[in-house]
Amino acid sequence: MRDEDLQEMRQLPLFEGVGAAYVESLLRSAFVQRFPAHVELVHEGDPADFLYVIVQGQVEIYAGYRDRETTISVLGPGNSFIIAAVLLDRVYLKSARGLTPTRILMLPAEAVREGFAEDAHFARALAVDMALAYRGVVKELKNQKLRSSLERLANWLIAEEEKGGSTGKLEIPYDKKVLASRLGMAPEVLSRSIAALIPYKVDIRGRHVQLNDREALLSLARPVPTIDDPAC
Amino acid sequence: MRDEDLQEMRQLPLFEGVGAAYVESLLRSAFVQRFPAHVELVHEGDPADFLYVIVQGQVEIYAGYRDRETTISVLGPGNSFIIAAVLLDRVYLKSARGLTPTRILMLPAEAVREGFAEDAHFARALAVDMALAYRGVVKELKNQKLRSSLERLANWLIAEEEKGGSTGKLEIPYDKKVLASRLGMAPEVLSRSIAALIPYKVDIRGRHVQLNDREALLSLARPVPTIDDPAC
DNA sequence: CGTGGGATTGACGGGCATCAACTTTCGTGG
DNA sequence: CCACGAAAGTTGATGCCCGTCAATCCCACG
Repeated sequence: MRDEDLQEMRQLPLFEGVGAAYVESLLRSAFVQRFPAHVELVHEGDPADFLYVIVQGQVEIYAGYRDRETTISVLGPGNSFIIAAVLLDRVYLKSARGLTPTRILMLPAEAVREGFAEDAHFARALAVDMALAYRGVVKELKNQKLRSSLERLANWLIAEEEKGGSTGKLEIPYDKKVLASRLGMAPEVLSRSIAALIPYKVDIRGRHVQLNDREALLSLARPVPTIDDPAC
Repeated sequence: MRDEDLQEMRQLPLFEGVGAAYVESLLRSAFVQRFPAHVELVHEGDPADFLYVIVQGQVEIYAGYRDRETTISVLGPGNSFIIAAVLLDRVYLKSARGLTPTRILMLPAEAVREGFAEDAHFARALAVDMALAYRGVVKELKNQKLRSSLERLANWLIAEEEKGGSTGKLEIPYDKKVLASRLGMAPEVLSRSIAALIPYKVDIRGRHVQLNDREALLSLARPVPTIDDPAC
């Protein structure tokens, strides 16, 4: 790894609170790789050879079954994926592909498992990361089982708008097709759901969205902390 | 805690590979509690004061939203729950109630967090447990998003039959109502789905089930390791 | 033996997927 | 920079999966 990369990598949230010397020794066995968009980075069922950390770009985590496919989540810089498979030395449960060109830090699974045993701070960082990911999936499962498509969309809009600073405006950060899959519906249903939000003063043009009546949308969405609060 | 209990607790899978002395010091701050059936053990949204480990009985993990409720999972002896909330010192995302009378080991959250920092073996045990739970939820999310009700039922039957030793027979271990919720459908739909499996030679009487044509059921269910294999 | 909750069955409606046609957007190369 | 083709997105028609409400049945329990 180049020295310049090395400086950048140690800023990653995964290494927060971990001794600089130890981070460096970890990174010695790692490398940074660039991938073009739409390339499959990992495939479900494959043995977990690496822990991946996104440096640049967007990565779609998805899974397939028969001829179906669904998006589990979309991750960005700083996020890591497939910690659990690496830690347990099992196969990946999900696949991943870049939605944009990406730059990815790849840590050999062996080194990560050793790191967990050798450095308590790194172990903690890994565990915290995994715990957060775990809670994320639990929330998503609740979201799926307890809400209708329209409710999921409404809540997603509110959450996304808050992530962007509660300005009343937001940008859909990827194709509607991907958003539909993430929300667990067919693309056609997303289109219709969007149309169904017009009475709530939701104005969608392409990827640009304006929420003109937050109260109305909130009364439809009814967000709760235990599903929607990312800090919860 | 009574000395007799103490002997029993250290056998728990959560303490596997952890030094006996350390387990004992952990258990000193813990206690074992009996609860009658149907009592709510933890409620979503409450701060995570304890890590719970089931010693005896069945516990339903569930979550509510508006007037709806869904079962996330049903756990038995040896399983622990809500590790992630304890580790992160956040609120519980799910509620739990006993389906039967239960005996539960309660470890103060503070002690667990300290334990994670102090004892590498315990940290590993916690992380492994959490990783397994994480992968469980991921599988369940895939199950929900990629399969129809009937497919979920068929796969559940096969998995349950294999858990019981592939004898072609199995017992539904709790109310059909709970099973329906776990599988993500209304109780009425479960009834109908069961009826729909008659052509596949599935014979259900009360809680007793016989699978008389495994091949036929398999061709309907189409299980895959990355969703259905518990050892995966 | 009566009572109440679980389970089943029927009727009905709505949510959502699918297929198809059409429009729009976007990336690519001329 | 524009033109073109392909992919994404929208809209309509249709049907099924599944949830809801209600009535009935069944069993476990007191």
